[in-house]
Amino acid sequence: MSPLRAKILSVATDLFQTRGINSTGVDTIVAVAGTTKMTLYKYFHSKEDLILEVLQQGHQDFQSWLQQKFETNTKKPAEKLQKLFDFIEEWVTSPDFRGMAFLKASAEFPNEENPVHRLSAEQSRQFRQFLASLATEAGIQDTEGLALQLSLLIEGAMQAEQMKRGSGAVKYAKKAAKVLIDNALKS
Amino acid sequence: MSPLRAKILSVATDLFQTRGINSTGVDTIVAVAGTTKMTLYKYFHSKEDLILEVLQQGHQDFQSWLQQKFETNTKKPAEKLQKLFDFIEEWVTSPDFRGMAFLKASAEFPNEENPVHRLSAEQSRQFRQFLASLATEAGIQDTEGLALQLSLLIEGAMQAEQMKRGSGAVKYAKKAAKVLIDNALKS
DNA sequence: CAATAAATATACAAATCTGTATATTTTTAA
DNA sequence: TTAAAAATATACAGATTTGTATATTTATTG
Repeated sequence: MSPLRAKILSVATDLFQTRGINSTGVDTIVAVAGTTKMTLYKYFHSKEDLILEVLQQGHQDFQSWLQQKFETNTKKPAEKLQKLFDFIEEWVTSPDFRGMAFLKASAEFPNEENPVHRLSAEQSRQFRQFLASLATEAGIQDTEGLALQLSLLIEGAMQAEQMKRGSGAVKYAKKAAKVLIDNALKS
Repeated sequence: MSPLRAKILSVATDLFQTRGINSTGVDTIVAVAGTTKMTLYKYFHSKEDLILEVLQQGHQDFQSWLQQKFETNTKKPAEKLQKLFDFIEEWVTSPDFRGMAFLKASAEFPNEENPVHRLSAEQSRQFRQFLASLATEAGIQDTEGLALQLSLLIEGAMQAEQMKRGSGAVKYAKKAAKVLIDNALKS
């Protein structure tokens, strides 16, 4: 990928997170990226396209980061679900965390027909599916159910932490997860 | 309150929920409300003021609705925490639910210094405090902890339901809450 | 009816928004 | 060095944004 294109993507990612998507104009993006609108519109057909790519990139980064964490840290299926919350805590409490992108995007584009909203919902679904696969590995019966419950805890904690940095929400989400996982294993 | 002012508030509430706050101009609001900008700016000093009032009104309506539900349905402290999730489900699955206002507002105004963000965070805190008071009534030890955990479930479920109507997230949140409450009562 | 208040119609300022047209400069590659 | 590609500078169109100024019309009240 062209370094200029990558720069635009990274600047847009940052500005969207800190100022909001609708509140960030393309003029601001190119100014911060040190380029011009002509270049931006050469690499992205529209602002909506840029938003969609920012979302996709962000989700992929998150997924890859998680994947790598699991590969280098945890091998036992039973531990994975617990470990996940440690990773999430590390992600959420990192200094430049400013909320989960797809959660915020769906709020800025509430219409379910909107492409940005659709992609956000799809990413949320994918994450839940990933949770379900972990639950399956751990030998859980109602994988879909537990996956949804854990996703509520995680997304809720991300929301809480975005609203107030240092809220410590993930700490409690972790405890709740332990109770729910243990309970699901017993049934 | 002037009926015209009330009309503007109600129209703004609806448009903010369905189209987003930043995507809704005052021109659209007055057009739908059947009035003019002059009137709007007579009752509200600025768009930000209108946003803040919409949030305040919405939160008050939600709180009052909950309060009344508890008064007419539930007297026993031990039952209240469980019942709460029935009420939340009723609220969330009502046909015109379009997400929790303060959650979406904080996403559209990510800056923690922003007045809209501050109010949203305050409302979230108040709701958590209400949960804590219910937990105290029920004889829970770690009231703050359980309140935070339940708030994650509820706000997570609201987020999920806003993202995809009919997701059934509250159903699972309710089950998870039961497990967490039982566990908290045992300790 | 007359005086006061409320609401409207209309127009506009000034800024901002997305997206494009045109021409020039810089970089890359043959 | 020369031709092709990439990036920039600049300007602008057209729409939309919040907020205000001015004048007119409608409602209310004494």
